Amino acid sequence: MYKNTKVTIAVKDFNIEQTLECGQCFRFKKIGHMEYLVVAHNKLLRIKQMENKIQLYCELEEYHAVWAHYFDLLKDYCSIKEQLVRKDDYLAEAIAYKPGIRILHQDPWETLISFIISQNKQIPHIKQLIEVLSNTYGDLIECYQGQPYYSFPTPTQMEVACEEDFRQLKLGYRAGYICDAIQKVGMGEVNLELINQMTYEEALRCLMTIKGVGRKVADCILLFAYGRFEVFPIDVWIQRIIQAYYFENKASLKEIITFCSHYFGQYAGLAQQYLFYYARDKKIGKL
DNA sequence: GACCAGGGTAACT
DNA sequence: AGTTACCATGGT
Repeated sequence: MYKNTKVTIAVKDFNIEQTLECGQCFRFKKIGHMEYLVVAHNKLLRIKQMENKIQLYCELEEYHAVWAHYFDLLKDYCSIKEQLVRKDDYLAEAIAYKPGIRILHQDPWETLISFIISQNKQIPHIKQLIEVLSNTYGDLIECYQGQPYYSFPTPTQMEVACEEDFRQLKLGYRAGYICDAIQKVGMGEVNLELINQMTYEEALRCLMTIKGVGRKVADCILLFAYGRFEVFPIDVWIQRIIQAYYFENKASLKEIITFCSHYFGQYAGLAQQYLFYYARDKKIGKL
C-alpha cells in the first residue's frame, strides 16, 4: 500500500520530464503524463507536475529533507539562465528548447557506478543494468502496484560480489572497474565525503585513480552528484555540437576542452545539459 | 552483418 | 604527447 500523503509545491523554471530525461540520471520510470516514479537516496518517490506546481507523494518533512535539494529547487535558475542566454544564439536556442532542466543532487557512490556503467552504452540499457544491480544487491524500499523497488546498493552490499558475479549481470568489461571502485571506496582509499573540500583538479585526480573512471566520467560525478556547476563533461554529443557550432567541425578534443573551460564560465555544467539535450534530440552532427 | 552507443585503457607511433 | 585497437553487450 503506497502512502497517500501528498505535498503540493509551486515551482518555476522546473520541468520534471526535462530534468529526468536529459541524461543525468537513470532511476526513473514514466507512469503518466508528466508523472514519474523516482528512486533516489534510498527512497521511492511518485511525482507529478501540473504547469507551475508539482505534487509529491510524501510527507512535507521528506520533501524538505530530501527532494527539495535533490531536484535543486532551492536555487534561482532564472538569473542563471539569463546569464547563459547572453553567451550566444546557439545556447539561447538550446535553453529555449528545454528551459525546465535542473541539475540533480544525486548520491556520489551511485553516480560513480552509474557513469562507469554508462561508457559505450545507450541510456535505456544503462537504466536496465542499474536496475538489475539494485534488484540484486540493494534493499527493498517498497512496492508500487505490485512492483518492488530497490535502493542502490552500498559499497558494503556490493562487496560480497566478485567480478564474475557482475559479468553475469551483463556488465561486461565494466565488472572489473566496479570491483576496483568497491575496493577503493570501501577501503577509504577514495573518500567520497572529502571530494567537496577539494579543488577541481584534486577531485579529478582522486576520482580518476579508480579504474574505468576517466575525465568524462569524473566530470559527470562532480556535476551530477556534487553540484559543481563549473564542470563541463565532454562526451561524443557535446563534442559534435561544439565542433559544429564553434569550430566548423575541425578541432581536437584538447582544443574543445580548453575552449569550453574558458567560454562557458561558472555555469558551464548547466549549459552543457541544455546543449546535450538539444544535440541529442536534433541529432546534431550525426551522420 | 556492420556499425554505434553520454568512454577508458593499453599499446602503439 | 598524440593516435588507435580493443573492450562486452544490445540495439538498429
